[in-house]
Amino acid sequence: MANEMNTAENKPVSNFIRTIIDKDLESNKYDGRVHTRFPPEPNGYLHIGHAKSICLNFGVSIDYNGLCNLRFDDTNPVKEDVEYVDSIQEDVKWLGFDWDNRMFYASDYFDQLFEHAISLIKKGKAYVDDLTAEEIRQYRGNLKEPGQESPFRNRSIEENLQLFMEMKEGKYEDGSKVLRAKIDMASPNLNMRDPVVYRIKNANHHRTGDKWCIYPMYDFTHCISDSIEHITHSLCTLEFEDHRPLYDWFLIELDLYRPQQIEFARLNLSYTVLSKRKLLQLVQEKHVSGWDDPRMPTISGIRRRGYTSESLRTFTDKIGVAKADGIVELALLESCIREDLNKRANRIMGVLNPLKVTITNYPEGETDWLDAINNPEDESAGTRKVPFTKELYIEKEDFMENPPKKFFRLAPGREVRLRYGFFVTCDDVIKDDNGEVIELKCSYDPASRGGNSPDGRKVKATLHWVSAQHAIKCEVRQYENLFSIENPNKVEEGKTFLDNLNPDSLNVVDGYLEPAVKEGKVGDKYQFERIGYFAIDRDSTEDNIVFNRTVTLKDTWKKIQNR
RNA sequence: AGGGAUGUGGCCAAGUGGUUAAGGCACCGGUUUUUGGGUCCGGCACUCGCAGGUUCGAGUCCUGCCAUCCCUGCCA
Repeated sequence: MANEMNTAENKPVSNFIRTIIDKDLESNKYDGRVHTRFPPEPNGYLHIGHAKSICLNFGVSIDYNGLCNLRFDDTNPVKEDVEYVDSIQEDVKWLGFDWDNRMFYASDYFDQLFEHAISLIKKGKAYVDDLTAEEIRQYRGNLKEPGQESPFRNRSIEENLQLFMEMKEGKYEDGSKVLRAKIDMASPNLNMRDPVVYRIKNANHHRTGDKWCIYPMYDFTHCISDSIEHITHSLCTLEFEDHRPLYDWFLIELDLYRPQQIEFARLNLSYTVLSKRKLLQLVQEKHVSGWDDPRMPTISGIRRRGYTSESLRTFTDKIGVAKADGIVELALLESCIREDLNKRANRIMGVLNPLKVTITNYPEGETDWLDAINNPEDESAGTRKVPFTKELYIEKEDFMENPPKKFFRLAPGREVRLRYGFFVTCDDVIKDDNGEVIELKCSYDPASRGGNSPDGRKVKATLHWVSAQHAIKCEVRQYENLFSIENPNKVEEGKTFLDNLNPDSLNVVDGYLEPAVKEGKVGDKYQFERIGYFAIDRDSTEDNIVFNRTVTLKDTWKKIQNR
């Protein structure tokens, strides 16, 4: 659990929500309680935007010694599924949070909600409307003009009661009637123009089955659910600001305990789509392999990609919480995962694009097992043995026949270090008929075993390498941004967000890894030296280890070259 | 007769009228290094959307303007 985070040097960043809570605590508004909730609708998998909300709600409750509930907002049975409620629980737990025994469903409150609707009718504050959906839309008016009252608005309380009971009993077809709150058809806030409270849906609910054929709307359900659970601070995103008057209206009219709704800006990430509707479309139309495709911004996708929950929590801490909407750069997320993995991922050498190197003066058939440090950032990670033989692979891009000025790696006649191995000098370049370099003949300095020359001479580069004979061939999946433009939500006329999909978002190559990877298990994270961080994927089999690339290392030499 | 919000460096973001406007990411120098990674050190907003005003003093208060986002589901 993440509660030891509240130390002096790792104190939560102040934000407007904490300021509000501090004031409420000072005025004893809620008897010193802080009680939040994370209320997803189980209509899709959670994504990194939800992680912000989860960390906020659970984080605030931990910091103030309060409570945070998990509540499924399951009022629309046609969109919801148990698959989603299961995945949501798994993801929240993985992120490191615990709701104890406080997992609720809005559907737990369907009976109470129904009774509250009856109360509203009895107070003359709600009525059954026979208008069609289309008519209701027309009567609502628009942004500039007030709405008109429905001809059914002034039915008697008795008639409304009778009709609403009949709605519940299933006497009417979907869409033929709704229950509406009687507020103000001329309100400048469209949400207050007699919002629908209950609609008829003859649909099977994933928890209540066929018990109900009428289902309450979000606005009616959410405030009452918060009230029932004695929530103090109901944190939600900015688009609900206009709903707050309605949130308050229901609770005031029903004379119920009233939490306060506080809105914050939702997360936007560059190159990333964070809309459940669009993510669902990506899954349904098979643009990705599923909700947990490592390219997806879902928590399960990010997890499979190799991100740690710690890095996600760090990220949500760093982006802060405010009311101004903006787009956070992906580079910030990447820096969080690099920072974490740099400390915990064991290093390993792997060649993704091999170039054969023959050490001409090395004895045939001999293997020298060299010591390699598992993690220079963590001495306790220990060492391992790496086999060195006459035939090796190095990265193709680590050799250039005609090196530019700032290129320090292997070139004809040049000496470099093979990490944890020997100094080698390139003596000869072998090419195929097309003039492409296919092999290097090098000589090694036996005295430089381990990577240092006793005469003290220096080399300007250290390369990663692997013994051709011992290399384990693995499937390496490299991911680029799923979307090619910085803000894939901004769509040009006549196009959809799918037009921004990056066709090169997945690139699968054979990697040649040190034998040590054979000991790896699914989920294990490694740094391939000088390349990036990779995690073993669950698609791995007995004889094929599959790696997902989590993130690349910072690659500054490319920038140097571009100058 | 529209309403609700928001504007602080390239990106987030502290700042709640009073010393030279935190911090992170990015970027740029340099240091160290058996990863062109990492580390460490240094640099990076005479100015807070713009224009006025109040005040001894304004990013913080007032007025006006501009820009952006959200709202016309029987979705949440």
